[in-house]
Parts: sequence; C-alpha cells; structure tokens
Amino acid sequence: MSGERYNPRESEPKWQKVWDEHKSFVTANDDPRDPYYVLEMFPYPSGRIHMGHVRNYAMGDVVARYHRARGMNVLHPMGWDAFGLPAENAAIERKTHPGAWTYQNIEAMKAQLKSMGLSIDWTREIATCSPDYYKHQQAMFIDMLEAGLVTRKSSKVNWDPVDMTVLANEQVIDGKGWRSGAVVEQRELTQWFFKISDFAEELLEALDGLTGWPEKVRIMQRNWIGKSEGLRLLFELQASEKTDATSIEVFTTRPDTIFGASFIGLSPDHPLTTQLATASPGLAEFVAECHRHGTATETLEKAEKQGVDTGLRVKHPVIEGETLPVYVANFILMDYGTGAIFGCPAHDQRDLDFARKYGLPVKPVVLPPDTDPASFAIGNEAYVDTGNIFNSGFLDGLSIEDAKKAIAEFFAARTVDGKPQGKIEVNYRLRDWGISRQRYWGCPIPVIHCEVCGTIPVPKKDLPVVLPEDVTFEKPGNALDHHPTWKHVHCPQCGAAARRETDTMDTFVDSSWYFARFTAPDADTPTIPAVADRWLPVDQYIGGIEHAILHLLYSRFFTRAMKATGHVGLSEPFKGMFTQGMVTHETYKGEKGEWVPPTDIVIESEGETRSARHATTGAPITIGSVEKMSKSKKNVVDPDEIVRTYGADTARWFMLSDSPPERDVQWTESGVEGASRFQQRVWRLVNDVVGIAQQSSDTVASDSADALGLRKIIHRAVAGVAQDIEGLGFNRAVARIYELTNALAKAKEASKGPELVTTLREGVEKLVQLINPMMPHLAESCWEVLEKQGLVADAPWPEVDQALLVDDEVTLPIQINGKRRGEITVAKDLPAAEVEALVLALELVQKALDGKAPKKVVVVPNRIVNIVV
RNA sequence: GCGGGCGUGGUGGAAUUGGUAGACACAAGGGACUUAAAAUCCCUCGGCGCUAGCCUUGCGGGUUCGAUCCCCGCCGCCCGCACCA
Repeated sequence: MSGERYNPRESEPKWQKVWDEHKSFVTANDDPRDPYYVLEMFPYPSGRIHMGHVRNYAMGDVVARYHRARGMNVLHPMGWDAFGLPAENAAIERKTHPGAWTYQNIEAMKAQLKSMGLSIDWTREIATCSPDYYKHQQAMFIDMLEAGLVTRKSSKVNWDPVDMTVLANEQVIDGKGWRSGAVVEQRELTQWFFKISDFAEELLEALDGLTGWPEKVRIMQRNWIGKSEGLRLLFELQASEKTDATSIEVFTTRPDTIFGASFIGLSPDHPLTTQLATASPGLAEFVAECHRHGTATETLEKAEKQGVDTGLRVKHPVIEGETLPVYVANFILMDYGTGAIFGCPAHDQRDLDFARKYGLPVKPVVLPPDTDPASFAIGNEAYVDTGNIFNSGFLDGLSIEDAKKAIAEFFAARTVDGKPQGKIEVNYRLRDWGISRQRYWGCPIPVIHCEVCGTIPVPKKDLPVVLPEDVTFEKPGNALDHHPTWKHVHCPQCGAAARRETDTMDTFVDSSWYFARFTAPDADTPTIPAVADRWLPVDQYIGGIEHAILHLLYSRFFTRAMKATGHVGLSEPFKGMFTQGMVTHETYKGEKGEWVPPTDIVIESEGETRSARHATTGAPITIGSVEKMSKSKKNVVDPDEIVRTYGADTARWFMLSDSPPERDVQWTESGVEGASRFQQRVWRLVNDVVGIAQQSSDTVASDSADALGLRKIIHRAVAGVAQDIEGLGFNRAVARIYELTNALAKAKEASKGPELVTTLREGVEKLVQLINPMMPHLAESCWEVLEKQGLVADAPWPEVDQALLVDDEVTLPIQINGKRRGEITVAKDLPAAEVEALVLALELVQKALDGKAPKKVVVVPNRIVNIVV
C-alpha cells in the first residue's frame, strides 16, 4: 500500500513523453475505423495561453479521448491563426520581424499546450502565416476569382484610423474598430470582395439543417443575414428643371400601406441627392452634416429625424391627382434597398416622427381589430400591428397579407419609364465580404495590376506570392506598399512593367478553411477532396460565442466557395457546434482604485465574511465584482502557474466541474484546491484497493447482495458518464464520478474481509477509465498501479452490463392530495391494480382515508402513486 | 425599439422536461486524530416549528390527481442586433 501522495509534477511530463513515443494521438487518414473529427478553435499566437484556452481545449480533449476509447479514428489537430495586426505592432515596439515574433510565440504556446497533456496529433500542426499554408489560399483565391466568386469594386469602406486599415461591417462594433476601438470613418476605396451575398439565401436556409448548433447562434446568423421580402416600386417624378430624372425607385416591405403614403425619403448618399446638392448649398450642407454624424457619433444616441425638402414632387401612384413631396432624410441608409423610401407615418414610427416634425399628413390605412374607423386616430405612436386595410380604395377590407398581394399585382401590371412599376424583391442585410487589408502581416492577394491588361491573377506556377522579409515599420500604413522593390513586377501576360497588389487578405480568410487543411496538411493542393470529404464536416467544433457570426458565417460561405471550385464536396463545415462560456474571476482594487492581481493579495475569512489585503504591503484591498479574466482588470490567473502548482489534471478537472460548459465559470482558489484534493483521493483509493487485493489471496465470487449493489452503482456510472460526455454535460459527468468515488470509498471502508475485493477492483478500474478523458495523467498512473496492460489512453471504453442498469424493484413515493406522505417498494412493472391494492392497504393511507373511499387513485407505473381523498 | 435567454439553499449548480426539489461540489459550523499544524475521517447544513407539522424553485394568477417544467400577467438580470423601410 503506497502512502505517498500523487505527484503530478513528476508524473505528468512522464506520461506526455510516453504518449509521444507511442504516437498515441497520431491519426492516419487510411485508418479503416469510423472517423470522428473534433476541433477547438485554433488560437492566435499571442505568446501565452490563458484560462479560456485551458477550458476550451480541456473540453475538446474530453470529447477526443472519449471517442477514441469508443473505437473511432479521431482527428484532433492544432494550429495557429498566425497572421494579424498584433505581430506588426510587436514588430514596431521591439524592432523585430512579425514572423520572428510570431514563431517565437508559437513555440512558447506549444510548450504550454503540451504541458496540458492534450491528445493532439501534432504532426498535423499548421500555421496560417507559413507560405506552405497561404500558397494554397492564394491558389483558391484565383480559383474563386475565375469562378466569379470574387469581385473588385469601389465602395464606401469602414476605415480604422488607428490601425490604418479597412474593416468589414462585421468588424465594426458600435461604430468602433473591433480591435483598436477607434471610431471608424467612411472612405471610398477600391477593394476585393468575396461575393457572400450571392449565398445569402442558401446560408439562411441551411441554418435549419444545422441541428447540432446552439439555437442562439443560428438565430444570430439569421438576424445577421436579415432577409426581408417586399416590393421595389417606381414613383413618377413631376418634371423639374432641377433634374433629368423621371422616377424614383423605393423599396418597401409595406406596400399595403401605399394609400397612406405622405412623402418620399432619399438617403443623403442617394445619387439624386448628390446631383441636387450640387445646385443647392443648403442641401449640400445637410448632406455634409449627415456624414459627420453618420458613423462618427455612434448609433446609440437616438439621432433626431431630420430632413430637407428638395422641392421635387412625385405622383401618388394610386390616388389620382395627388402628389407627394421628396425629402432627403438622415435616417435613410444608402446600402439597404434602393436608398429611397416612401413614408407612411401612420404605420411606421420613424416616418411618424419625421412627419410630425415637418407637418406632413398622417393618414391611417390599417384599422386595428374591433375598432371604430371614425374614432381611430394616430397619436405619437405608429400602429404597426395587424388589422384590416381601410381608407384605401380597392384595398379596403383586405388583410395586410392579402393587400400586399393585391397591390403587388396591381403595380406589376402598370409601367413607369417602360418598366413594371412594381416588382416583388427580397432584400438581405448581409453585404459582400470586403477582404482587402492595407497590412503587411497577412496573405498577399495574388494579383497584378497592368496598365495594358488590367487586373490579372498571378499564374499558379508563380505561387506563392511570398511576403518580403526585409521590411520596415517606421512609416504608418502598409509596410508592403512601402517596400522599395517588391511590388514592381512585369505583367505575366504582356511583359510590361506592372504593379503587384499590396493589399493582404483579412485574417478571417485564413481561419475560414484551416479545418479542411488539417485533413491533409502536407498535400500539394489545398485539400485532397476525397480525404477532406471523409473527415468533414467537423463532428464537434468548440469555441467562444464571440465567433458566432463572423468566423462561422465566413467559414460556411468559404466551404461553399471551395465546393464550387472543386476543393471539397460539401457545403457545411461544422456538424456539431458548441459555444463555451468564459472564465471569470473576482476583481480586486487597492486604496487608490488601482486594479490588483490575485497573486498579490491574501484573502482572510471570518465565518461568512471575506476580506482581502495586499500580500506584501498589508494594505486593505476591496473585493470587486466577478468579471471575465482580462489583462486590463488584472484578474487573470496564469495557466503555467496553475500547472506548476497543482498539475494540468487539476486545472482540467476544475474547468470541467460545477459550471455547465456553455455558461461562465468562476475561477476560485478553493475550487482548484477541491479539484486537487479529489485527485489525491482517487490516487489513495486506487492504491488502497490494490493493497487490500494483495493481502487477500482469496478471490471470492462477487455475488453477494452488497457486491451486486456496488456493481449496479459502477455500471450505472459508466453508462451515465458516457451519456453525459456525449451530450457535452461535463459538469454532470464530474458529479457522477464523485458519486461513484464516494460509493467505492464507502464500500472499501465497509469491506473488512475479502468478499467485496473483486468488485472493488472492478470499480476502481472503471473509475480510472471514467476519469481518463478529464485527468489523463492521473489515469495512466493509476492504470500502472493496477498493473493493467498498455496505456489507458489506448484502452477501450468499459463495457456496461445492461442487466445491471435495470432494477427488479422500485420505490414509489406515495402522495396524498399531491403531497408526499410515504413510500412503498414493489416489484418493477407490477400492474397498476396490484400497486393500488398494496398502497390502499397501508396504514398511513387507511388513516388518511378515515374509512372513506378515495375519490381517485393515480398510479403511474414505476413512478408514483397519488391518492385523492 | 426588435430578437433570444435566464431567475432553484450562503455559493456554483442537479432534477430522467409534468411524477420524492436541492444530486454533486464549494463555503461555513461542530467533532475525531495530533504537543501543534497540514493532511485525513465523521456529523450538521433551505426556512419556521424543532414533536406529529407547515412553508419553500423571482412575484401573482390559471390548467392538473400532481407544476422548477405548460398557459396568462407582472418584476429583475444577461446576451445579440440596432434608424434595415
């Protein structure tokens, strides 16, 4: 019997080496077993892993190790999302090369990840900044360009003045750059775009099939794509010397309210506005004002509705002889619909605010149910609910839906400017994905601009277009553009002097296909389609909710684009998706309000109350709220530190315990200590049981009632943990393992003689296998103590004796009038009538009945009995 | 404003989604062992009575033999989107 404590510091590196030598986690593509692909979102090589990584990779590793034990061929790779701005910033600060900084960080983080004992196939490691990776991305870009999935167009872009680069709409949060936090400006630039909007409908529809995704993420994507069905409608302009235009085209989702129209609104960026502004200083000033406010003042402040009357008028399309004024209004967006609307103030709040301000008519045309049309009037709130159309000529009496159909048919039959006046149209909020970034540390866009031939792709034989090494970052902006020679090339078509594209790709492109590259990381082509199709879609993808829209939507698009260009045979990259919660920690503040890291404080508790003081100075510390671990609040705990003190298994176990994985988990010192205590407890238990077994040479058959009871507990735990892991309920699996451990420890104490030894031994063996996905090092050490063959990492998941999962007796609670009053143990599946007879005969029931017959007796087989008196 | 989620002991959370509410863990209190500490082990732990009983899943109603779960109305917190016509 070993009285020694388990020492993770010795044992963890030992087992990591053994796994390495055994190539335990190297996956072969030609392995005939069923494939299972589990992937955690790959990290940005910032230099150090944080607790969020630990949680993420611990979860993925449990899934990987479990499915491996289940006999599947598991692919569990790791790589680096290695391009990006921080490397350039570091280069400026440290006068080093972004690549050198990045690869240094990769080495450091790789060592940290290895110390966690993750079952990763490191032979498949990829870094997106390697030409071996990005040359394939360039090849696919050219394929997609040729397939018409890429376009170059001039457009208004979000310009981040701090990072000096363009941002996609998705990267602008509350009017600020997602990384720099700087207020984003609008600029007109020629940019490369992926035509993701061509896939809007497909990306939307396919969401219904993603049943392995959180509903929340699907809803977020649905809202982001933002489909709306409506009518494109032409309004005839009355002749005016101000413009040659003869009509204005608007988009509306409420054509049923056309009889209530009282004005036309143009976006400040509408071409007609621009034209009119050249002749109207007042309008020009208004447009300029809108631009100042447009993105500079955030969207949060409820900008007042403002507009300028252009003096133009359009014919009311359904009321003969009436005309409507044309305004330029600040609340109309150019990049949605047509950049022009018709305003129906009675049934749209914005239009109502606008109409009230400028004294425009407010005519209700939708009558709420059970309302008197004579007395119905609009106050300061537009009526946007259901009802029937009135005040609307031939639409009167129709429902909103029927009126929409009727008016669409009506306008389809009429023409303005030789075109149908109305046309049903579907609009999406989703914009094309602008990928041009004016940065050095990214994948070069492989095209050449020639004065003669235009913009032409780099021939594939000339790939990769490699980033030059000799760059300086002294000037702000794009170091690639500043390079003296790199961009000067000859046109591959005509040989004339030409210029390389110096923009690089958004790093979200890099992460939109890395999961496919992992399936054949050394292939000469971006993928080996047959191999990719065998592994993909990823069975279980795990990562943060912050990527619910951007990364996941881009990856879904890119997979479709890869399918269209023959690189994969499927459309959806991720079958199962799981978004894990954040790791939080208490915050601490010193006397001057400065943040203090947890390592610098000492917590003192007296009974229920906790207080803190500074570890070295003794100064009082205020314990603040629990927040996401962040450098700025200094409430971070370093994984290295934890691994050194408690071991990787303890950190993993704690990250998986207690909190459901999708929710935030709070890191606490006592929680880690609890996890560490459990580790020792398992170690002691296994050693004790082995010791007892050695002392009793007698192996008595384990068929006593006690042994049978214990075996039931063991087999139930095995079945339950499997079920919990499959449902990603790691906290529940942990609770079950605690229960099993408690039961085994109790049985060990109770067992004085040899009678339970065989069962106890079975119990600890299975316990070790159950903890293996979570605490793999401890499991190997225990496996060794148990003198089992081979590694537990290679051992199959323990068999469950199904017969032990069913009881032949059940204990039913007895309720009287719905309140629990007792219980009865009967044979399983005993007919209801017999149960009823037994229960009615009980003394407590007789007493409650007091000689009367029960009003009702409800017997739910194997569940409950309820007697109504 | 629109969309979605959540609310259970001192704390994190269980509860086979209509069938014994509070599993498991943390914290706390008491005890054993020890010269002492650590470690370990045992006991108590929703509230009021403390004996038999009553109350208890944010609040108020409803459906039901039975509601943490379903319906209606409030209150509070969190997340996403946001002038999208």
